[in-house]
Amino acid sequence: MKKENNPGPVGIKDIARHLGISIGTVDRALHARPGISPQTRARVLQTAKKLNYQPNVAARSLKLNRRLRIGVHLPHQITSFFDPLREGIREAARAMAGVNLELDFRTYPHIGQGDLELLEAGLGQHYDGLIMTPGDPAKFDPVIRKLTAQGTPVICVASDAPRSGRLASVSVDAAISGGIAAELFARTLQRPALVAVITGDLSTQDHAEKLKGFAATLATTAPHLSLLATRETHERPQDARRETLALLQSRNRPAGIYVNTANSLSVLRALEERGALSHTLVVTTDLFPELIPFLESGRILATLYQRPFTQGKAAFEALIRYLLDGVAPEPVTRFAPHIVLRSNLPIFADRLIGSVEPTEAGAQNLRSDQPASASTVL
Amino acid sequence: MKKENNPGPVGIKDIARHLGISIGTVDRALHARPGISPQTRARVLQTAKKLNYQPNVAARSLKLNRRLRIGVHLPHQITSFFDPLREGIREAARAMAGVNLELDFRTYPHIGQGDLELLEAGLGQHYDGLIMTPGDPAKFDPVIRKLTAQGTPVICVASDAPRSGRLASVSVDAAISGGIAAELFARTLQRPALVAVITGDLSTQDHAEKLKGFAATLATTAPHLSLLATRETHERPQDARRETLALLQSRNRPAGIYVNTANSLSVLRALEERGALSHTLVVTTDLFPELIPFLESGRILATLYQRPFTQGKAAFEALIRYLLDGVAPEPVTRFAPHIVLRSNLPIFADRLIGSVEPTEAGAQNLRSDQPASASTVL
DNA sequence: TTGAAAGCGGTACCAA
DNA sequence: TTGGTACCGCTTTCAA
Repeated sequence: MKKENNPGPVGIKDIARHLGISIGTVDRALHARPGISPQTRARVLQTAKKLNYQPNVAARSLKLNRRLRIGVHLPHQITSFFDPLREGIREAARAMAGVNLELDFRTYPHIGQGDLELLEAGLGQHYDGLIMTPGDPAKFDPVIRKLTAQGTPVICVASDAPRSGRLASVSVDAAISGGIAAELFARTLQRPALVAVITGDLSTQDHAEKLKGFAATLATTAPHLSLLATRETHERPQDARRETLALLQSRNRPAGIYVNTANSLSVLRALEERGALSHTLVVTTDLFPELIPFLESGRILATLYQRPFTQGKAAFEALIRYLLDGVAPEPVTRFAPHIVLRSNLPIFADRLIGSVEPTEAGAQNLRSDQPASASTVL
Repeated sequence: MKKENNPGPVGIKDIARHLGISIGTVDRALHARPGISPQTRARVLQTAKKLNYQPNVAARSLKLNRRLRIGVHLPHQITSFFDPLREGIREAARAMAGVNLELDFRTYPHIGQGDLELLEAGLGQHYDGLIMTPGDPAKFDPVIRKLTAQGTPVICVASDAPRSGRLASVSVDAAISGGIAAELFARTLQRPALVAVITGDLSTQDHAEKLKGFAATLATTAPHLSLLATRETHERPQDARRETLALLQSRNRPAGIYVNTANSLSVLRALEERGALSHTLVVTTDLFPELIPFLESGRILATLYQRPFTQGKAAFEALIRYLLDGVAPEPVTRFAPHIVLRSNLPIFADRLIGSVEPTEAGAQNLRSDQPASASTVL
């Protein structure tokens, strides 16, 4: 039986009256502003505490009411991931009551293609904050550092540039994603077997981390499973197909395949074509409509969903909290990927279909009547 | 390259200027107050929509000096679940800018023990909104209905009372939780075997739903597994122990046990005591420190984490949005439980330790410096 | 170093 | 039926 927050409405003018001074002076004292004698300051702080002064948030926010310009730089490519990410940002913005926001969404074609240019062009924009996905950190570090130096906090989402001075990063824990895939294989393939990883590009940190996590967990907890040489697809469908077929034609056919990027469709089609899907255990990454039938029919054991919506929402909330309250966010937020199986697929699939409705009702704090779906995931 | 946003916040005086009338009239129109001609009213509403008018919550709350009193009725018991749930509520409250809040946390010993009494005693409290966990709907429906009728919206969290007239409910998708447990058994126990469910109280909707989901998935996708009679513990450790031992002593010993409430510790200890843990596959519910070693060592296959923090945050946000903006929330929000395995345990365990810091800095919208942990789950 | 006063965007009351 | 205006508590600017 705990009671929180007492009703005593003590304001700055109560303090002022109490001390026979003006509210201006009280304000200066409470906010450590210059132009006040130390002893006055001390007296004010003391009586503020004694009277249990509680600032009126409504009044403050009304008076300040600054407009925050937030830039959002994300690629057009891989819409199944970045569209919900953008939607998460919009949703979080919509939920901000009483904050004056301007969201500036900018899109470039592809990660590593147009992103740096856009960022550099935007240096003069003077955003109050920026949310973006950095590609190669080596290239992005200097410009992010410059932005930060000129007072624009940057939040990295989906990937990170740890040495760039960015305010924070939000993403999925890549090593753990790989570890989960390995554990699922270990539990399901109960006799000695071979497993393989099909990845995008090992120079991409996220892809390499996933492989590392996979290999590490396999080594420590599944001695009966051996890892074949990893195949790189460079995120190109034809390469994915070629590598998959090569995998099947080799003498050592894997009993399990982990596709650690969103680019799994070509792999699945190649497997199906060779009739290998029924006796190959597959774990994929991310979730998009084409994947649903594979999961429903059990041809895919699981997919590791990277929760783009949640990532976008979290990135935005962290940024706003920093800008509004001055609270520095966790430098690194790593979400746990959702393990999507056949049994819990419906909850994610619903969201997939019913989502991405622009809801461009205009701007920020809109009461937007949501579509009438009955479940939420996050 | 998309630009999203508002040309600046539109206020009542913008509408007034636009129509050449006074702000008083605009106010009357927007709030359906008496003393305004229907046509003026219509014109105002129309241009309000056209200009995308958005009420400024801070200004309103300042003028009205309205303080929203939110009651939160939750059990003391199962702190591993309800403490983070409370924390999620506090976190969401903290993030509200410009809203004058009072959170009234009330605690009763146990679900089904003191909860109804507390609620009935609180009928006179006149909360602006109430967040609570209903036990047996049959008992709670009337009083929730009464609260709703007297103008106090109620949000059910963690479990639901669907026929009570509550504004909304937020919980984990119970049927899917059960389904996941069944699928994990089906994938891991590859030969014919018996499985059992240990539950709390089948009159609690959440518990019953989980059992149903488990049985349904088992029946449709795991014909080789048979379900034994379900055991109820009424969330009492000694009952849990007794039922577990009974399960082991019977002729039909289960190869898999699904504990569908947070009350798994007594079950695990009983299993361990009888040396049954090594050859019994266990899936539990929720996550708390004592469970960690079981997961780390692989003695538990998985636990289904119900994300209490996220539930609390969502419940509070839905309630506030309703109270401030009049937006009715989704009647039912069902979160996907996290499947916590050995490989992804660290990400959840971190959060578990670093959390639950009261941060009772006083009252409502305080800037509280968070502890410096490096990962987040939600 | 301090005080006085003008708003921030609504609401509510009084006058017209 | 309308218009005008004094607040709500705080921040900020300008004067003293």
